Parts: sequence; C-alpha cells; structure tokens
Amino acid sequence: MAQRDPKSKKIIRQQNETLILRAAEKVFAEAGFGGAKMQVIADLAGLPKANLHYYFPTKETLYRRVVEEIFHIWLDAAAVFEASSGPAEGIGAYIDAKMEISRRHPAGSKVWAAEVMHGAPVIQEWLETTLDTWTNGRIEVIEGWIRQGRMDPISPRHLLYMIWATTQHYADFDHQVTALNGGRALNDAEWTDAKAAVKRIVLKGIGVSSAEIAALPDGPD
Amino acid sequence: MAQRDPKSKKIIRQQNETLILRAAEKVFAEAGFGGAKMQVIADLAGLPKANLHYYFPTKETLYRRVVEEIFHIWLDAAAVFEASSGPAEGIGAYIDAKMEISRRHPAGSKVWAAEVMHGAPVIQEWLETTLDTWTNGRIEVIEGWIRQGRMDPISPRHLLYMIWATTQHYADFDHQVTALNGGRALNDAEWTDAKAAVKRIVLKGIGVSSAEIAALPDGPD
DNA sequence: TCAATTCCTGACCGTATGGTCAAGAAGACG
DNA sequence: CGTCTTCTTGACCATACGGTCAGGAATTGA
Repeated sequence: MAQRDPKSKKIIRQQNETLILRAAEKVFAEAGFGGAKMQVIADLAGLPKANLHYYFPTKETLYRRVVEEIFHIWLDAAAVFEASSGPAEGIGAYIDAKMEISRRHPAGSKVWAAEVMHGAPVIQEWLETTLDTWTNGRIEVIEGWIRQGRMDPISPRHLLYMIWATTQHYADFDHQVTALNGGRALNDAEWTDAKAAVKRIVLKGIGVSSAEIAALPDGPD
Repeated sequence: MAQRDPKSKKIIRQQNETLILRAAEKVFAEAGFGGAKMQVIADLAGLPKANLHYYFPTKETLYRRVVEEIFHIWLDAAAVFEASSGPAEGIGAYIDAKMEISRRHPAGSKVWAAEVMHGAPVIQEWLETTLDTWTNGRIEVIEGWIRQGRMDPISPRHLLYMIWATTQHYADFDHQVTALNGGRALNDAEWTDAKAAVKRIVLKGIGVSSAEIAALPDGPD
C-alpha cells in the first residue's frame, strides 16, 4: 500500500505522518469524526494501528491536524483576492481558486464542512478571529468597488456566502453531482463549464460589465 | 421535557415517535450518524433508551426515518417550481422556498448534507431516480425559457447547483453564518436581506430583466 | 371486571473501538 | 562495534455503546 522502500534516515517520521494524514483525511471525510475508525485509517495508510498512536496520540489529535492542513489550503485561495484590481478579476480569480480546491481536495473540503456543520468544535475560535477579520476586510474591498461604481450595490456578505457555498458544493456534494452526471465524475471539460457558469452568473449578477467578463482569462478553456 | 400529560389512547405511539424523531434529527445533525448516541437522543426526547428501541428497533431505522422526513420537505419546495410562468417567478419562488426551509429546518438540512457527503448510503437510489428525473425535468423547463429568450443561455444544471448550494448554506453553515454575524443568529430583517440578495444576484446573473425582478412579490419585506 | 393488547423500563450483555504497553527491530552516531 | 534514540507491532485493556429482555404498568374493549 505504501512505498516505504527507501527506508532512510529520519525522513521516516515525515513520510509516515503524511501517509497517515492522507488516509485520515479520506476516512474522516467519508465517515465523519464519530464514524471514522482508527483501524480503517491504519489499514488505508498501510500501517498497524499501534503505529498511528505512536505518531498521533489520540483520534482527536489526528483530526485536528487534518483540519489544520485544510485551513492552510483555504488561506492560499483567500490570498488571490488580495492583489486584485477590481471585481471581475478579483472575484473571478477567487472563484477559480475555490473551484480548483474543490476539485483537488474534495475530502478536505468535506471534513471542513462537517466540522462547521457540527458546530465547529475545533475551529470555533478561528471562525471568530481569522475568518471574521478576513471576511470584514473583503467586505470593505467590495464596498469600495461599489462606491466606485464598478459593481452593483449588493450585500458583499451574501455575495461571499454564495461564492463559498457554490464552489464548495462541487466538493462536498460531489457524490450527488456525480450521480446527476450519469454516474461519472466531472471531466476536464465539465469542470471548465462549471467554472465558467459560476463566474458568469455571479459576475453578471453583481453588475460587472459584459466586456470585463469577456476579458477574463481562463474563460472558455 | 415532554408534555405527555394527556395520556390518552393510541395517540401515544404517534406522539412518542414524533418526540423521538425530533430529538434524533437534532442529534444526528449535530454529531453525524456515527457520532450520534442513542442515549443522547433518548435524553433529549425525555424517554428511557429502551423505549427508543421499542419504537425504532435500530439506530439505522431511526436514521432512515429522519432522512425520509427531510426528503418530503424537499419535495414540497420543489413543487413551487412547477406552476411557474417564467424564470423570474419560478426561480424566485424556488429560492424563497429553499431559504425558508433552511430557516425552519436547519437540522434536517444538515442531516441531508451529511448523508450526501458521506456517499449517500441511504438515499443513493433516490438520487439516481427521483432527483435525477426532477433535475432533468427542470433543466428542460429552463432550456425552454432560454429558447424563448427570457433568460441568458446559461447551463441550467449549474444554475440549479448554485441555488441548492447557496440556499442550503444558510442552514448547513448556520454556525459559521452566526459567528460572522457577531455571534447572533440572523433576525427577520437579515433573513429578508439574505433572500433578496440571493434572488437579485441569481436572477440578474441569468439575464432576467430588471423590470421583472422588481415586479417580484416578497421582495423587500 | 377481566382478559388482551400495547407501552414502559431497569438491568443486563456482547462487541467494537480507542488507547496502552513492553519487547524488540532498525537506524544514527561516535 | 556499541550504545542511544527512534520506530514498529502484536497482544492486551477498559469502556462505551447498540441492542435485548423479562416483568410490570396502562389502556382498551367487551
């Protein structure tokens, strides 16, 4: 299951932790925290269960680490919003980035969603600090764009919710999306269509000009 | 905890089943299937655990019933799409209905979301039949509207996903929404704002005319 | 009033699961 | 080499949790 052939020095630790985290992410995503079994994670990682507990003392420790990793991915996506010159570029790039995350890290997204749905026992503090600050910062940016007449005076907060919800839908509900796609996961072209559709509806919906939308990169390919 | 004072005839069964289902919905929503404990559900319902098993033989039986109930609520919302004369009215009403569900049944929505996220073990068949049929029917309706030039030629499928995702976000992520709202749940006015913002972005985003949007009922109140 | 039926519940059981441990294997390092 | 540290693992707990059961309390219906 695992390619541990190059048993070398103390890379072992990092290697095994990665192996375990990868497996844990998948199992937590599929079964939830309560439904996840350490034995299953161990099997998936190709290690004896006792070995998991050597690296991660408890199930909760392991879970926290998984959530932390996802958090960092989220932060990366959030960054593209920063260096943006206007709504078309900024929001368009943010949608692209979040769609890409949904595609590349569906398991992580699910763990995150489940965490929030269950009342955010682990990330509560983070919601109230980092996320709140980030959100309010972005709201101010959007309000600036509105004042400049570059988009309609819609509620920035609800706009952000819509973007989060829609982009994450493709990860969190990938099973449903697949079922409604004839049982096949979205292929490259379908992902491109999805991105384009989401960007088009959102950008037009907030009053970005058609010209600006058409000028966006990464559109129809 | 429970008002079982009017101990009468065989209403007992219905009364207790409702009590249990209500408690179960909440606990499943908060803890997930795996994390939910029969004892906790029993306590919340105000009944001894053995009594739960009298009405619902197994945890899975109980879970299935909870999911079924939510399914019926979903069907009701889906119905408003039917008797619609056009995109503004039909999609607007559908968004309103789904937002209302998120507000009234957040726990049910979460159970549903978790079920799908975990691979839909219980509702798999339903996804492939009822939902698939309903979705394709709606897609045809929307394509008709597009042919009639009543809205832009956007992908109906991704439009539906966006509506589902966004409206459910307010239920599934209510904890996050609350945290970002200063720790307070949305009040009446804020719910109205949310509905209006979502409808506005979506309807404008798909090319419904401003006049038609403005003519919608239930707008700013 | 007297079965018959339905409901109630404390006590109990078997198993699954998170977690421990002790003994040893495998590198690291001088 | 020899020792020190890190890693590995089968066997083993303790407990929590889903589910059972037997006996009794209500309700029903005649």
